[in-house]
Amino acid sequence: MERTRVIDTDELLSIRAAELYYEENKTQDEIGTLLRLTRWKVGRLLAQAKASGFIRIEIVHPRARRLSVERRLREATGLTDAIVVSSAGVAGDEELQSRTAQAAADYLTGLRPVPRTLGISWGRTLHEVALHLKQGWAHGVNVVQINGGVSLNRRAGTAAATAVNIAHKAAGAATLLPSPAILERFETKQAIESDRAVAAVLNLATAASAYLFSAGQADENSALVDSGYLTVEQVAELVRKGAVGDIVGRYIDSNGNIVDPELDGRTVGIQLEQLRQAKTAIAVIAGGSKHAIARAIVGSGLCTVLVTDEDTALAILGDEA
Amino acid sequence: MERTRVIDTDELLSIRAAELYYEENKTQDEIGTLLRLTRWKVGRLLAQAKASGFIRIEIVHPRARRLSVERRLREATGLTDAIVVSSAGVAGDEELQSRTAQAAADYLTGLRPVPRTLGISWGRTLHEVALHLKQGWAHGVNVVQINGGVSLNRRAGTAAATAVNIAHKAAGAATLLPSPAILERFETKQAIESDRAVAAVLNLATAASAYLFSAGQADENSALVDSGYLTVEQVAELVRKGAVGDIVGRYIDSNGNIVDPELDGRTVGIQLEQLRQAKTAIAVIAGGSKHAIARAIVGSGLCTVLVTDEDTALAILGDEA
DNA sequence: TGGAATCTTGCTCATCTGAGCACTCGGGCG
DNA sequence: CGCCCGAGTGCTCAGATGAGCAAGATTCCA
Repeated sequence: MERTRVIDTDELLSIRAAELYYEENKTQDEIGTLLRLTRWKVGRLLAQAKASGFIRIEIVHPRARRLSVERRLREATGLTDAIVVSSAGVAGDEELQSRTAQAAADYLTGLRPVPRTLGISWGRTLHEVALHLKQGWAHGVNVVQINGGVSLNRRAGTAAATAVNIAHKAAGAATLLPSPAILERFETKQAIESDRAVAAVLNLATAASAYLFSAGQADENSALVDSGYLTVEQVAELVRKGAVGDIVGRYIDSNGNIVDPELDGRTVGIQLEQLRQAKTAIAVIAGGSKHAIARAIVGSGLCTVLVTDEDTALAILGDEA
Repeated sequence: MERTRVIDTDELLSIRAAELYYEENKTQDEIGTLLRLTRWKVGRLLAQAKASGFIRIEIVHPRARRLSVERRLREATGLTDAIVVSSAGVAGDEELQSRTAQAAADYLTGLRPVPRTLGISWGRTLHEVALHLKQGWAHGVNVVQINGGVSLNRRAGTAAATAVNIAHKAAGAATLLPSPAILERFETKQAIESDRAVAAVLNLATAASAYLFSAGQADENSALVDSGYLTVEQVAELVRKGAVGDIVGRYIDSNGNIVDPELDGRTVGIQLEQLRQAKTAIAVIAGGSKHAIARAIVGSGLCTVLVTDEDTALAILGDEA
């Protein structure tokens, strides 16, 4: 850090002017009189202060978005859309996730054309999105699960509840995928996928007009560990192989490639290619621990729309302070 | 914290409008078109957003001041003047103290009428103020020390150097107080004060046209402990008696009263009454550990001007977050 | 030193914005 | 049932502001 940078006279003046303008809300004219300057000079000083980044304007509100970051994200990544919620004045990740989920609900509500069928994953984040959706957010949107999710040891049904909740609030029907997320043997997975009930759902999922999903980080707090599908050791092993997180139950590395094909072969749900080719694939990702997976998803074209928080967005753009 | 507060439609709209206005700098007209509102409605929404405190404008610069806080401080305390430097984007106390010292130097430079004789204390803060003063900051200001300060075990002379430095840069003379800050016996203190050389300096100090001083917190990091005048235990005892810090070597409680008259009787320097009656008494106080002493000084009228940092100022005003 | 190139300054003018005012709409009350 | 009151809306108008321009100041070489 450059402690002994010379501060030129105009810079100081521009700060004095800014104080009077923004804190005391005097007019440029009045400031001119006070500082013995013409009002044009004052205007220029103010412009200079802004340009130098000395004036920071923040919108402090849970629903505030960062439009400039959204624009940069769209331009840098080619995303169709990017929604970035402000992290100004946020305490912890929990608040961040709540804000992001709210924004996702807003986005979904405003999405045009309204999807006839919406494919969704499950998890903490999606659950919260469902909560934030308003009754009647759409009319006749059917919801289909895109990856297996009957929880093994948690109170069952959160995954199902999310889908039902979203569908119910849109006066539509929910189609559940009656299968575990990961099976122990490849053969079992093949068998269950060829079962008529399951196959029908997967077909529906493949044909969905839009997808909404979140992602999990690759560490001991992963939802898949929590649900009992994987052990902490298994996740650690995946990380050793380069995993940064999972998306619809499939672990990927920072390039968006499947980390462990054998494990992936035992995972029930749509293929990542489905998401890559989808017209509308909305990823909802928030929190400091998900920067890496968010980056991987956006970087490898796994979503067309990203809903996230400011910090994650900046991490993706690569300009963290 | 109220998590489930209802956010009315206008509030949300005002946030959207603010995003477009402040982040995308669109005109109110354009925003009106985008949001399907008249431009007057947009203006009102923006005004509402400001009034609700959703728009936060900060001036991020080491020399930035907080004029609104200064005004509140003046009004609440009856200070003649208050200088409050912004703590926006500051790492630690060190930076805060540097900024404050700089501001004090600026204030001193602009002080009118220019004091003929300036009485100063000594310490880290005053030393830094001296450094920040520019050569020729005034013409012919004489400096006199107002409290004893020959350091016992530090490299001697910082106290003297401060005085000489300030005087030199103002083309004036420095008068040093050749005495320890605190003596071991009352009789010795009386003797030294009646010595012609010392008495003359004290007379000069009493007649100074302005005073500039800092204050120390009452804990093991106090400058008086550092200099060897007091032990950690003695300070702890003073704290037990209510001391919040020292000013010109004298420990006071939160009401501005001398905590230990016996100790005070052995302390060489002008009396606090001198400061209370002075036309111009500038206190320079910065840092989180000095909130209490700053409050005591301002509250008991020991200064007419306070130069401090934003956090300390807010602590004095009693509206810390 | 001269003169060209650049920066700075003061200004005009068009635009943006806030204050104030008249009007409308909706609900409560006689 | 009609009237009144207050909130909210659209408008006028004047003050505030930014863009652009020409004249003056400054710098930098030759």
